[in-house]
Amino acid sequence: MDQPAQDAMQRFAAALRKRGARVTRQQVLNLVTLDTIDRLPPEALLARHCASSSFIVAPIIYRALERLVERGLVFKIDLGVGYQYGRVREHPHHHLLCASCRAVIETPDDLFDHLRAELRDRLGFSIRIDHLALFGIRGACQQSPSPTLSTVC
Amino acid sequence: MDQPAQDAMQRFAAALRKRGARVTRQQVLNLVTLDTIDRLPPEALLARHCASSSFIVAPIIYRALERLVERGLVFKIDLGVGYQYGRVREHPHHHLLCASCRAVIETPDDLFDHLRAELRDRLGFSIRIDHLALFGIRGACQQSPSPTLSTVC
DNA sequence: GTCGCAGATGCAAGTAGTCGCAGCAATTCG
DNA sequence: CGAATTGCTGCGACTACTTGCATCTGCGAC
Repeated sequence: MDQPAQDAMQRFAAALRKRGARVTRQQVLNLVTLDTIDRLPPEALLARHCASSSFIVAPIIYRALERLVERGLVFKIDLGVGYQYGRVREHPHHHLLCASCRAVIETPDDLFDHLRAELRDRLGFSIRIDHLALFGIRGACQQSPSPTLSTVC
Repeated sequence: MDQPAQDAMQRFAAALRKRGARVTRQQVLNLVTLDTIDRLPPEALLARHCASSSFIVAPIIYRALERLVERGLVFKIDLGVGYQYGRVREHPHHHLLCASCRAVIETPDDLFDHLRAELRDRLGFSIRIDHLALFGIRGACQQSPSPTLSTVC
């Protein structure tokens, strides 16, 4: 294994310990995989792990990911076509999901500053910073309106 | 069946036709059930339908609900512990999900006016108006911070 | 170093949800 | 009003995911 990968594993091990989690092969492997790729459905993670290591089975992946989500190291977003997992990063970015073309657009965190402040002031509610997923229609798809955008009865 | 229920069924039938959907027992039944209750996981819908009618089976419920979501008559939200479905109403309300106590707080739509405008102006993206689900921590749970809110590594 | 305690793993079995396809029935059109 | 169309239903088979439990292993205490 090369040096950057070693460094990453060191960082992940430290992050896991900091949260009271054990540093195990699977947990680190999940983090390493999610570090190189932005978002991944659990079955893709499973396929990748199976290809590289024989000791990984499905229940471990699912449980390890849930644990990482609980510890705030990984986020889980609903893209409308099943979940995807991703690693929580220093500068959080959020996801806009186009209901028409299924594109995933990443947005900076500061877009939500106003909403965050208003929710805190009006309702005392703090949005968690690691990820948000919002459904809608992006500009390029506006021309051909989807039935999901029509008014209610 | 009493008069208000009959009226509701008429309205739902009209709404389905308006969107080019067939008016079938299952579709109307789903809408009627979701009209009386605010949000429901699919298995609860299935249980209710099975209790009242013998002709409902699981795949129908799931497919009918997905169709209703596509047509914008029903919304589907991820509450972190599985999906729930609800009927889209005239005045949309959104959901704040407390990651600490799992409470679901409903908020008026106007809270999102600023975000909606900013996303449209900066990215040309229109948030769909029928529902939003945001994770976070509500005021009452702030005292005992959850590990999910800790900073990233 | 080694002992004990959780927390994590690995396997087996079970359940929930999805997919494919044939048949039915709500609309539409003549 | 009857025939054609096509969207929806109903069933079986299948896959994805979860749960339970015994075992193992990382980690702190001694």
